[in-house]
Amino acid sequence: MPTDQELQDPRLARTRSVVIAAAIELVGECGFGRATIEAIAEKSGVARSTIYRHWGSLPELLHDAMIETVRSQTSVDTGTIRGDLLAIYKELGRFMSTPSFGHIAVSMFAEARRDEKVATLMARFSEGRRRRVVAAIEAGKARGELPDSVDEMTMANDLAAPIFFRAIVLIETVDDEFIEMHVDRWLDHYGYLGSKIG
Amino acid sequence: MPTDQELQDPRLARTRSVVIAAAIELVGECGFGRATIEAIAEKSGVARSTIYRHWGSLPELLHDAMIETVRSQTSVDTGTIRGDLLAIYKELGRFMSTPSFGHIAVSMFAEARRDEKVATLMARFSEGRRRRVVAAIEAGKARGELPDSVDEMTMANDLAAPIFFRAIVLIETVDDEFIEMHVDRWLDHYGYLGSKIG
DNA sequence: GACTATACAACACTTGTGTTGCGTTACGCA
DNA sequence: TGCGTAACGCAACACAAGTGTTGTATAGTC
Repeated sequence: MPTDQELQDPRLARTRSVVIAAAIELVGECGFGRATIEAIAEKSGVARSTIYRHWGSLPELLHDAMIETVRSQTSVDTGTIRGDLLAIYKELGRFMSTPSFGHIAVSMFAEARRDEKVATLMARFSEGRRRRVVAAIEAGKARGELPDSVDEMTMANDLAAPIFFRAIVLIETVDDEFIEMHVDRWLDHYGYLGSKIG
Repeated sequence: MPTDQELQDPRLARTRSVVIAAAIELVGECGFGRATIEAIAEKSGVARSTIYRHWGSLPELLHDAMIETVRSQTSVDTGTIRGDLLAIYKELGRFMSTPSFGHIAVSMFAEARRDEKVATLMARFSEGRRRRVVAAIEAGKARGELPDSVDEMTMANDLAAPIFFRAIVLIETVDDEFIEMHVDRWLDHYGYLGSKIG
């Protein structure tokens, strides 16, 4: 069974992981159009022929690199809506502010406008994040921390927009301090009934 | 004087304009990395040698194309803050939703992360827009349409973020209807004292 | 009618592509 | 521990596409 062997042999996993990491970095540094198999081979230290054995073509490799970049984060449950939102958006802020991930993410938003597959990928990425936020808001409402009248989708967009705006348009780092001020401001706006301590 | 002749000969202006338009379209279609002088020549119908006579190198040409893309819009004065904000953001929405401009604009935000010159260009672009918004808000405050306590910069960011978020992250068109709902919502939030009719 | 911007074709050069063959190394299994 | 197997590194290859330059003929402008 070749499949079992592939999964067992650590060389395959190592090559795969190292090459994808190099691709993510390189796309961040140079953009999608300037990322070449040649450069990825040099940066990763993996031979060009080996990369071809694994992927066959550059688009396939980049596709895997993008999936790795936006693969959905784990869900959180801190017990309070404030804790959940802080955890979710601090993670997003760090993600967008880490060069290797932030750069490729913004490049992917650009690429999504001209490539349907990338667009689908980013839609799933956004949907995955939104689901977590909506779940956190619903849990908050169930605990009586927010009024029942709050619309989850609207609030999720209100919370997400300024973070992406800061990261993409203003090109400024999104640190934890910013996230705390930001989340508290919107909790206030939506009639937060809980405590801000803890 | 060669400069005068350059400005007078319509062939120079025509070539320059046609090539830059082609470059803007091409970057939108393919991204910065895949835009080549070869392709720009073919798309514009201008010979490759002629393009080299005008610009010398691809980065110089792309730089001019980017300047053309983000060149500052004219100021507005409709007499009411609501009218001014609607005019400003409807223009931004149309800009971001027009493929040739929206695509290159998002690509430029990605490019700005790896090119200091592009970053400067986008900073000026954002600064130019923000100045107009701040001026509109100040005029509104002077007319008594908004409380004096309103912070111009904060409100400008609040207004801009969801528009870019919708255009870049959600990849949805930003039409006039969205802008009207959006502007009115934030005018309400900031204690708008004027009428929404007109 | 003189001037000059442009179109076109040819050029050597560079960079990346995708494939191939072969020697070396590391893994898994008995 | 040793052996067969498979992944890897390396070098070479023909090929494609873009670069930047040059010379010449054409066409548009003043």
